[in-house]
Amino acid sequence: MNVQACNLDNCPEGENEGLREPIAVELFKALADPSRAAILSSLASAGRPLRVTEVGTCCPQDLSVVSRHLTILREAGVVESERRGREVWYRLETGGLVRYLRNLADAFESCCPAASSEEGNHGEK
Amino acid sequence: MNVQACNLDNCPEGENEGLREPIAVELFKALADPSRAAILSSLASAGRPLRVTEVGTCCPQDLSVVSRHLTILREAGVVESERRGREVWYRLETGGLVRYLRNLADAFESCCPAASSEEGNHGEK
DNA sequence: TGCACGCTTGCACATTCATGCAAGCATTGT
DNA sequence: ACAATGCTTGCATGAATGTGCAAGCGTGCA
Repeated sequence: MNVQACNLDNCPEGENEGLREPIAVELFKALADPSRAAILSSLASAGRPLRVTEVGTCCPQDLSVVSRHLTILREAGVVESERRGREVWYRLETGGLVRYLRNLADAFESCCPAASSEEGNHGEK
Repeated sequence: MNVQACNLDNCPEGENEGLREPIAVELFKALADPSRAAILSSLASAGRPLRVTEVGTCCPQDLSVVSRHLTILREAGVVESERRGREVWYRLETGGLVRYLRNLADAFESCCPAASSEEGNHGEK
């Protein structure tokens, strides 16, 4: 397992030839879905843990679908869950994500400084 | 089109309720494949533009598959291509990517400061 | 003990997507 | 003009994935 499938907490370093930081394919898979993006936005806008039912108001899908998406996000290390009584509370856990995104940005920047300085008009709105 | 499908260069801001920076689903889709991750690593380790045939040595797939992956990466704004004679050279274009990753990291960090400081042991190897 | 509530899981289905092979297109060289 | 090289595109196929419905499981309450 190198680039093929790694997440925030099991991504080995040094297996990629050119990038200091391996590309966390499984993490990006978790982020690469509009429903899950909406769920993350919902959790972010709430600013507090939400029950599954509350998260479900963010998207038109069935609650079972939302539950599955939350499981995927939890396994990717982006949210955490805690059971309280018969409710399950989900909250963002972005510490590892933030660190990883910054490390990856640094890695891309330092691996090809010429390319990133040659053209500077990308990503602008 | 808000969170549903956006890339580095067409991702509107302000449509997400809680995150300053929208989640670029299409960009993450492009990064969420092991073959494309290997291609990016290959380009990064080369430190220079590569022809499609050269990129193809990074992965066992057919060259047509590699060509398609490069197209996806180009449409995601991560690489750029230039035709010279009968060869097509691909090179990393990470300026927008680096900016976006840092903006997203900042957005996640500032949207839920309590969550990201509460637990600090994620993402460590 | 029985019931309601909240969430998860099993199953089926439709769509998306990665892949390989073959054919096509663009360019260069003879 | 013709052939060779380099890359892309059309087509078919198998795998992965998102989704909904129904059933199941855990918990609290009467």
